[in-house]
Amino acid sequence: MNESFFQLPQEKRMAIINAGFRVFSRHSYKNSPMSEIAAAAGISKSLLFYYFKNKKELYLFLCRHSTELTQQEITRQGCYDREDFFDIFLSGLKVKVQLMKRYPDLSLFQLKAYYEKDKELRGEINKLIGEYSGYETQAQMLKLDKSRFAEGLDLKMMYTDMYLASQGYLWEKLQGGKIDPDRMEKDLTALAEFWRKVYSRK
Amino acid sequence: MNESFFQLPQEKRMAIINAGFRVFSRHSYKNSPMSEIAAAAGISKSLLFYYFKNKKELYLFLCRHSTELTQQEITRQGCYDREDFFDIFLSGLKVKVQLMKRYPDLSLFQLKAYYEKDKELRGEINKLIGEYSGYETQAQMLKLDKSRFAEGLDLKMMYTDMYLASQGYLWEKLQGGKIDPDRMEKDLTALAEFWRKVYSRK
DNA sequence: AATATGATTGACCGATACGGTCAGGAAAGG
DNA sequence: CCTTTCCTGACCGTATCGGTCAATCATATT
Repeated sequence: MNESFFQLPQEKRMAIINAGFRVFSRHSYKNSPMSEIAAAAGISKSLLFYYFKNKKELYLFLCRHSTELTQQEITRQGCYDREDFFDIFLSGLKVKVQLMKRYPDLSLFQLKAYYEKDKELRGEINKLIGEYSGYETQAQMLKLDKSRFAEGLDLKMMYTDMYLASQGYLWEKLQGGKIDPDRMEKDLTALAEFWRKVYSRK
Repeated sequence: MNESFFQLPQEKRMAIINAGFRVFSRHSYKNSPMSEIAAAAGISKSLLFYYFKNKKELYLFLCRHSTELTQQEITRQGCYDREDFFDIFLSGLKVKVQLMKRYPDLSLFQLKAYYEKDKELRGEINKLIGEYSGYETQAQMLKLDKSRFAEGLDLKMMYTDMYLASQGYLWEKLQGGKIDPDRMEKDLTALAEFWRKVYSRK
């Protein structure tokens, strides 16, 4: 990892990073050619190897960087100071949208990284972005104030529903290749408000 | 397409078909090697080329076959004689589950085919399994009896929610590589019953 | 102007993967 | 036996890709 990479003008550095997110989020690790990343960044393949000594280093740098960026944005937005469940969801959404404006393919990159199966990478990815625990366990751990939600509502199922629908939305956009932060904010906000209305105690 | 393929003992023919579904559902068309399909089917690559004159022919056969199978199962289950919306959803689920028991990767194969981007294939896929119209339009076309659902419920959003969550579930299982029809039936039935409870008029 | 230093490239290499072919060996049937 | 069908391993040409390298370009220094 050549230090000069960090001395690059922001524009060029971002171009390389985004090119990496882009290509890796659309194919598996193995099927993401360095040449394509270089082309997407507007530089030569050789120069890419000048900054990163090999493909693995680039990939792992992007893993690390993506979590740093996410963490940064989360604290910047003060996500977890909220107490209303749907507000938390919405602020989480805000984070993704803000991030997506600067790094259109970041969340898709992370999504793919969670599921990357390459033997040589799997272990290191876990260290960098954390193992994905599955929505079932997340739903288990949820501690919510029952009195704020509709009577008799199964909160675990509610969470499952919300999680799966958001995930389904993301996958759909990923496959379609259409990434539009504003559209995404609009769609998912509408969903969240729908849920708030349906699930809240009257 | 060698006619002798259809004279094969069912077991062997199914092995080949399922191998095709399996491999094509896990990679893109381009990245699905014929050798891997052959290996998964327990035959030699040469024999696979004996039955199908090239990769494209095999792929398109699988497209055709998967829709035929689905269509068959749908009429067999008499899906659309039901009138209750959630019953329709559940019978659709039954179709998928039944099919999945014989062809574990069929629905994943179709899901991938909808999004396959290969220039040479795109047109023919549409002809065989139909173009995917997007859930938004599906939600538009929905004609439901408002009086059966909770008062003031946004039916379009309800459908969007249900569609995205089911889709999210499928993607999640696809990526995790864990395909278990019974598990799927259990999970999605639970979701459907949850929705029925929340969305129905009290 | 000469030189040194780092940035950047195109051409190239070795390895590998893959679609497809082919000559010929088993099997099955007569 | 012989013929036809089934089936395989070895092989080929091509394309791709990670990575290298010598050469060039830009810039700053002497």
